[in-house]
Amino acid sequence: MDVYSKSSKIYLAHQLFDEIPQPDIVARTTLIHAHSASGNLKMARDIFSKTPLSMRDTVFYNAMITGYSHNDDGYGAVALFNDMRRDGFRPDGFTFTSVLGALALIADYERQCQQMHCMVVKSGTGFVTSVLNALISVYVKCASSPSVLSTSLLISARKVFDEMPQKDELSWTTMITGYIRNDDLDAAREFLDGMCEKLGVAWNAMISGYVHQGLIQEAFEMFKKMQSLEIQLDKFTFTNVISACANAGLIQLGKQVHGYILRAMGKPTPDFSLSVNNALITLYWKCGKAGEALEIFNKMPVRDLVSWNAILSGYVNVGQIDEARTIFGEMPERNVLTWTVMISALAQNGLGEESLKLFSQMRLEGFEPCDYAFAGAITSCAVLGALENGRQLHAQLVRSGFDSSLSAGNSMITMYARCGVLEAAHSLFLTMPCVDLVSWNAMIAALGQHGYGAQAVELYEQMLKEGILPDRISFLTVLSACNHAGLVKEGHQYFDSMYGVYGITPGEDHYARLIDLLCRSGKFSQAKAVIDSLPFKPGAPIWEALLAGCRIHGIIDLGIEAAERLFELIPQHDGTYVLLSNMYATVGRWNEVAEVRKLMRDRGVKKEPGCSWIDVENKVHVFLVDDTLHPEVQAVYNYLEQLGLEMRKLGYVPDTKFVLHDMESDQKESVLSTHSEKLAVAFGLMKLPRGTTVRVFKNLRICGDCHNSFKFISEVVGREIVVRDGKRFHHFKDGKCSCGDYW
DNA sequence: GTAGGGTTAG
Repeated sequence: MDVYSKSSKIYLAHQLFDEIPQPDIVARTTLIHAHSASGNLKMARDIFSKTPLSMRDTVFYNAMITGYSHNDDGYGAVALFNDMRRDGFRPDGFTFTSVLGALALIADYERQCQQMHCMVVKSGTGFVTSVLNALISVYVKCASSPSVLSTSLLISARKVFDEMPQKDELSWTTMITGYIRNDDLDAAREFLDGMCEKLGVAWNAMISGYVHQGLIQEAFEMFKKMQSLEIQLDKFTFTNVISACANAGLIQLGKQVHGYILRAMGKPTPDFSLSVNNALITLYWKCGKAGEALEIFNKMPVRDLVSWNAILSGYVNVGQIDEARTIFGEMPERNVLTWTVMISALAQNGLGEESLKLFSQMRLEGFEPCDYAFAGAITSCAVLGALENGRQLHAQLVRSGFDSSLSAGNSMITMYARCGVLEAAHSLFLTMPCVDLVSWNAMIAALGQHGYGAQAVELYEQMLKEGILPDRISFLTVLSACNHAGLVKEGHQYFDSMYGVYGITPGEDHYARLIDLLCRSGKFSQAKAVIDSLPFKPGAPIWEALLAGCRIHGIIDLGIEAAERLFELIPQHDGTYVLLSNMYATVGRWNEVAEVRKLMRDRGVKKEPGCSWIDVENKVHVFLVDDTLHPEVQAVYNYLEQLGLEMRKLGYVPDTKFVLHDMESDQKESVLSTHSEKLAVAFGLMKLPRGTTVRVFKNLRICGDCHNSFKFISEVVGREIVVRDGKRFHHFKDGKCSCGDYW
């Protein structure tokens, strides 16, 4: 009895019970009800098992079965149901209602639905409305589970419904929600229109169905019809309608609804206000009105978990991670959803480690992660390139029964791809029980990032053939793929089809990819024409694409122009300086290279770790610190010396020239260590026996000379090498690279 | 039997 406070009614009742020398079956049944209603299944079970068989009756069993069912123990309820029949007790209508409710909690209850249906019929309770409602409900729930063929079960539910001698409101509503959950809104609507009584619950369910399908107009028509038919509008009606506005970004309409509520609802109950305010927070936040959202939140007399979660995800959606962290810390309570939002937010912002830490903390605090939480954690592994961690999560996911989850599956496609195992990503894509646009986009991107541009384009075409409509992200990925495969004409056609065929207005990032495509293939006048005719003022992505193209082809004047625009827009961005200096290096203007580096130093711009290199006419030039006392410098020298020797011996590179260049001392360590690391890997690979496939998971920013080295090694040693380079991968084989040598 | 808070792809 420790779990109850000493003054609680159950405690007192139980004490009284203990004092009765021989409590009868009615007392026992009552106490089982009381314990299980307060969530203490153990106490209920204790009384149950101490009751001799001779005393028991059907009502007594029913109490215990209901107890299991109400405490989400479906298996317990079904097992006891079987025990009951074995012990010779006859289930009645209440028994069936309870056990059918319990069935819906069990994962694979498809066959059991039908068995139970037969038993109901045989037991003679097949005319009892509550039993039949439970039967319909369990069929409907079963039909909504993803692994089940829903139509046949819905037909079964419909049959039960049609043959019911007496239908009540519940029967109708259950059927309607059944159709809604299976995305058959027309059938649901037909049912609703066939109901004589205008029941608010059913109408609300119907509106919610429309909202979830994005059918805003239909939702609002229902709403207006409810008003004209004078059906009671309640918190469900309004939260649904507000969420419709939020999803469609209709702030004006949302405000009208808000005003209507204030005028028409008189003095609302606290419960009504809470629900509506929660919906309003999201409405304002999704429509970019952070101030209004926060004002509502701050003025709320009572907040619940939903309010806090709405504020949390509001901050996350506008990218204010620090504020989100603060809210997360301040929250009076959290649930799985809270954790999921935070884990995913961190992953999305590249904070993979923090995200994974939170994922394990979540479990330590006793929360069982849902598939969305897994998806967030798996994304963190993709960010970190942590293959082993990702594989473990994959295994745990399967163990938790989420292996058919779309979001988790989609995140795993990306995780495997970004960890270098393209084959695993692909086989996952092929074996997933169902895929959606996100899965296709993920797989197309994976191929593109691994340098398989032609295959990515092929997969995109296949997606179109299967009747799936591309979105703006599909175009970003397919355009990138065209870039890497050098498919200029195709890329341009895809770009044109974006608005021409699919009515999607290209964004700046799409234009940037188009310019990238044109510049890479040397079509500078076309690229310039596109920039001049842009429907908006060109921003950093556009100029960066242009500068990158100028770097490859050594188009100095245009490159300088692009760099100047970039300096105005993002003065402290190191990438501009690197591109600019490499552009000069391409044409051998070393003095200008030095000037750019000086400029960078004068402006206090920090360069990200990497190395400077350039490949001109098959000659490898490497910048090195003029400091031969530095041990790293000596190591890099030695590596290059040997590598150059080997390469020349095989006639791979006719000449290797090292250009010494001064470098900032704070850049020395990182630049040199990454460089020597890559060369060390290259040498390690050379020593390996023929016939091995090597994957380098450590993120090595691939530069021109190590790219050459890897190509050389793949040819000489004769095997495949996969190397990670940021988000992308290079596959080296037979002296060629999957990236199409766009270096 | 209905609602308000979430995820995955660039």
